[in-house]
Parts: sequence; structure tokens; C-alpha cells
Amino acid sequence: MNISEVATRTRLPAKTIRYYEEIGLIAPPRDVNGYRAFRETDMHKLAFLGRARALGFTIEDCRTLLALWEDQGRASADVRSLAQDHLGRIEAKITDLEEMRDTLSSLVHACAGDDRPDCPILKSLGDATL
Amino acid sequence: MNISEVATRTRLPAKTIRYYEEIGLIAPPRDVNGYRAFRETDMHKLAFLGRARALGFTIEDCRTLLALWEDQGRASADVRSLAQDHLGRIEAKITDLEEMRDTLSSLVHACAGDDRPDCPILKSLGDATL
DNA sequence: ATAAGGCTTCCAGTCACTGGAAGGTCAAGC
DNA sequence: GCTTGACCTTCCAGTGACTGGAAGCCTTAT
Repeated sequence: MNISEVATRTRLPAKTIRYYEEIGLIAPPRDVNGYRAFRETDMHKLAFLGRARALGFTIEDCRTLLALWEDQGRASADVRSLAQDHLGRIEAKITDLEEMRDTLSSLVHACAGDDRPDCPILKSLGDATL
Repeated sequence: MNISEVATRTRLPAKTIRYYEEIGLIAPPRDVNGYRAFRETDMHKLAFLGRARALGFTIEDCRTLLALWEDQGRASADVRSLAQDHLGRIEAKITDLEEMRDTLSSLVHACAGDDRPDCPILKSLGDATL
């Protein structure tokens, strides 16, 4: 299987697949012509990576998850704690963003948004609350 | 005012302040010894930048906002539309993260997290739903 | 034989900093 | 006057996870 077919089937850009090889997440063998010859296992790993990345795991998390996935004797506790840490980070990020959203939203609503220069958004950003 | 005092007062790292100068957001004059000599206006700009960045505006947004802030004749509509676009992006990001959170949370709850290898998290990541 | 398209590598750029090295400056204490 | 330590300066490199683009080989069809 050549890279473009794998790209289509995993919905990952070819560039990303090459990058994943470069950083050692996959290691497809090569044909005599130098082309990467992807096996089913490579595709499965890439699909796994795509899903893990879509859940926001970092590449290093993905490396760990992939190793655990391959390790038939792993403890599910290891996976769970990694996922739980990640969940915590996501929740923290959501909280941060919600705070931004609330502040920004109230500013946007307070702003007339016409051709006059008076603007509570700029006023609030400029307020010397130091 | 030297950089460390400004850093303390604006709660921005000195490195960041130098960076903001490098990219042209501020332009503090220099003392004879070559040290940056921050004026009140520089500090106000930095405080403004700190608040705008805390609201998640990109540096380029900040550049625009700063210019609007300095422009006494600006239309508040310009500011408002910038803020509203940004608000939209934040809301989209929150939605994404909430989706991740929900999926991840259900997986974490489904996982026993003990020393057995059976793990719904890995199972779900590995499922060939291609 | 040639043209189009796919594959390869390598280099540079993204964003907003952050760390660290090498070296100049300043104030205090001896 | 000298040293010490805390400042300040610049410059270079690295972060994460790709992404774009150039230059050049390989394959397939005409």
C-alpha cells in the first residue's frame, strides 16, 4: 500500500504520516524503489494515532498509548491514569476558555459597534488595574 | 524604569517584554548604558497587551487592537467585529474540547483501571472503524 | 519519448514564547 | 580600587505538531 492510499483510508495527510515515521511512531518497510510499503499493522497504528490525536492526546501520550496497546500484559490502570490526567488538562482548558468567553461576551455586548469611537472593549483592555 | 520593574508591575516575563519590542509592539527608548528605559506609556501598552493576550487574542489581533486603541477616531464597530470573530473561535474551541471531554470521560469511566490488561480505552482507540 | 502524477528527501516556516550562553553595567562592601 | 553578585544586553536554539515548497527520482499511459 502506498502512502496516498493510506492517507485516504486513515484520513491523515501524507505529510503527517511521513512525520510520524520520522519521529518513530511507525516504521513501514520500503519497496525496492524506496517507496514506503505500508502493511495492515501500519494502517491500524495510524488509525489508532488519528483517534488518539483527535481526543487531544499529545504525541508523547500517543507514543505511550501505542506501547501500552502493543503490550498484551499492560495494566489498564496505566492507561486510565494517563487518560484521566489528560481529561483533567482538557477540563482546565475548557474552564479557561469559558472564562475568556464570558468576559469577551460581556464586552462585546456592551459595545455599540457603530462608527463612534467610544468602545468599552478597548476601555477595559486599557484600564490601569495594575 | 528598568525591565525587571516593568516585568513585576505588568506580571509579564522580561523575556516576553523583549520579544514584544522585537516584533514592534512597543518601542521603549534606551538609556546611555543601553538599558531599556520604559516610560509610563510603554507600561500601559504592556498592560493592555497582557490583558488582550489573557483573553486569547493572537499577537496580530493585539497589534490591531493596540492601533485602534491609539487611534482616537476609530469606529467601535472595528473593535467589536474583531472581538466577535475571536469570540466565535473561542466558542468553537470550547465545543471541540467538550466533545473530547465527553468521549474521554465515558472511556475513563468504562475502564476498570486495575492491574488487568483489559481496557476499553485502548479498545476504542484501536477499533478499526475505518 | 514524453507527460502527468506519485513518490522521495530536505529545508524552512508556523506561533508565542522560553532557555541558555556570553558578555557589559551597576551598587555595595571591604 | 577591587571583587562580588545582581542586573542588563544580544544572539542562538528549541518547543509541538505539523505544513509548504523545492528538487529530483519512479511509474504509468499515451
